[in-house]
Amino acid sequence: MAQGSGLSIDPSSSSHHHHHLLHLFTSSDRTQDLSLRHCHKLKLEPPQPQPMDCREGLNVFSSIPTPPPLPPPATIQFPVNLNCTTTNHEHDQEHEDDDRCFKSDEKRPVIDEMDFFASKKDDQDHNVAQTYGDDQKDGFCGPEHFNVNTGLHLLTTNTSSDQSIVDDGISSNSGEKRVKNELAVLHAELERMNSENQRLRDLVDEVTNNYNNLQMHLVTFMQQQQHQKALDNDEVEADVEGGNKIGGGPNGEKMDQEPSLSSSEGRDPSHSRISKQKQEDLLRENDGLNQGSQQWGGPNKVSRLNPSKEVDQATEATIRKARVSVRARSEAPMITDGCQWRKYGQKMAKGNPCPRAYYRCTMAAGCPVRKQVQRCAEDRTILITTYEGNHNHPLPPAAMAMASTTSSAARMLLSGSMPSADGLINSNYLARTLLPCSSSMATISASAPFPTVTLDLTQSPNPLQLQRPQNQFQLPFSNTQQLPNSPAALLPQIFSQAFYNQSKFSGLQMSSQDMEAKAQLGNQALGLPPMHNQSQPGTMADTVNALTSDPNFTAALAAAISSIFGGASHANNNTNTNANVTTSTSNNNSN
DNA sequence: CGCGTTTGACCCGCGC
DNA sequence: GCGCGGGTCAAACGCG
Repeated sequence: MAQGSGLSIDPSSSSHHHHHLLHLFTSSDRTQDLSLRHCHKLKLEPPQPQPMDCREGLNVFSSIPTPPPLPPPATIQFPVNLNCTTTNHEHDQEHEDDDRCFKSDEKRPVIDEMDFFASKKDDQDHNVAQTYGDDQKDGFCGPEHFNVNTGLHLLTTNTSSDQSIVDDGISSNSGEKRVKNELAVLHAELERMNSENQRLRDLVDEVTNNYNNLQMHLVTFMQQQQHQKALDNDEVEADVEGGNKIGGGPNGEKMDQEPSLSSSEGRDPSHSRISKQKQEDLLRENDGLNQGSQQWGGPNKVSRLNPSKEVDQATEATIRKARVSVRARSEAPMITDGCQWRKYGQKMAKGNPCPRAYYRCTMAAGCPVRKQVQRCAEDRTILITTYEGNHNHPLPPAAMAMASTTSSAARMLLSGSMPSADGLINSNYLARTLLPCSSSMATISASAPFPTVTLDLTQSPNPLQLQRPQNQFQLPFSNTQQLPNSPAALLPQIFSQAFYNQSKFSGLQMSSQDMEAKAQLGNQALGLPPMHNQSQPGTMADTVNALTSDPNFTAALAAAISSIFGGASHANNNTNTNANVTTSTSNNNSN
């Protein structure tokens, strides 16, 4: 049970249809992953190099319902999206076409002339899946293959055009003609998509760069502010208390003591180890934000010694307390999120017949990350996974998404709830950028011991979240099909959905397109290292808005984002996915 | 035998 | 002060 490695296959894991658009981020390693996944989807071939891919690939198929003869209805709102969903739904049909095409290819040079998969054929004549994989491997063309997929889909819908071409009557065999025509159409479509993808890629890169730059600026700014604040506090305290603090005498002694982290920390001797570990983690994580002392014997002492650090640590400690809860439908006992976990306890929680399991990350010694897994009392098909803390070690791609997401979500939450100026600033940034339509997220209470962000992937788009526990705002997503194994994969959409549905809480309302774009922003934020990545520059938002004007882009972007998350599965492939993001100042709500 | 899980006990915070 | 509930520990247990 403990091993929740990304490689493990969760029976209940669901597929992710978004992956096909990974090409948007050509430079990332994920691109390959996606490509591989894509291949799997297309050819149902067993994943090869990357475990994650395998898992997802399997999931994809496992969760894919039998493809109806005709293209999927609702899911195909955007061309790109169609890719994903289409790929799955039309899988059978698509395969039939592909098979025909490739068979013809082998037998008939004419098809080769199409040059559609020429590059692949060089490497793999018969293995279509590999062909796709190879294509994807090369940075430039890889993504397009996804489009190819889309093209196929389009083809299915464009029979008329095909026939028109067929009318040219080059080939005696009608079947061949048809195939040839289809290929021609696909080729044209592919080219078009390639150019479009390239353009989008450039835009995304630009946006990403802008975002990163802005984030760095923001962090720097906040740091400066904190330092300034610290200095001010230092002066004030020095004036008030006088002597013994300056030398650090008592303070210095205390420094080596365990941090008196609030509440759960250091309750008993046994906690001391954890506290130390956490301190170490804090040191590492804080990086630029915190340097130097990490602990404090007491608030006053700490303040005297290094107020700024105290603030940082307090924030960090709070962040550690902050939790990110993911609600997803799953038959599996635990969500596969790419990390390795060791179960250290189980308890019956009040009001829920299902036991709550406690897990600790075992990917590195001293990793403070923990999670709780419990089934929802109302609906036992819903698995609630609550994450707490930030990893203090490198993570595999599969785990990266989840880890960064939880970390970022926690920070985001705290930024909205933190009473400090920093929090307000961050909140404002969020409100203006991620949630331009919302009044603000700053209303989140900071007083709660364990502020929680809940990502609800089980809700339908309708306004049901209103009944949620107090002090929460939820963002409905549309998801829902089978549960995601890895919440990480869901996160992108979750966030997007969250942004979309935040209206419940703050009156936020934006179009699905915008929502998708926001999702990307959120992802970027999430993907960043543990910093204050909660802010989103307004210019960024503008850019995104511009981008989101194109439905195709938004859909593609959403898919790409989700795929970047790598991991996981998620049931929804279309923009109708429902998910809820809930921030709560109370402890686990769902139970 | 090592590793992970199970499970009862313990600690702590909180509310009454 | 007491009881309750959440969270954690660690010995016992099971499995490969």
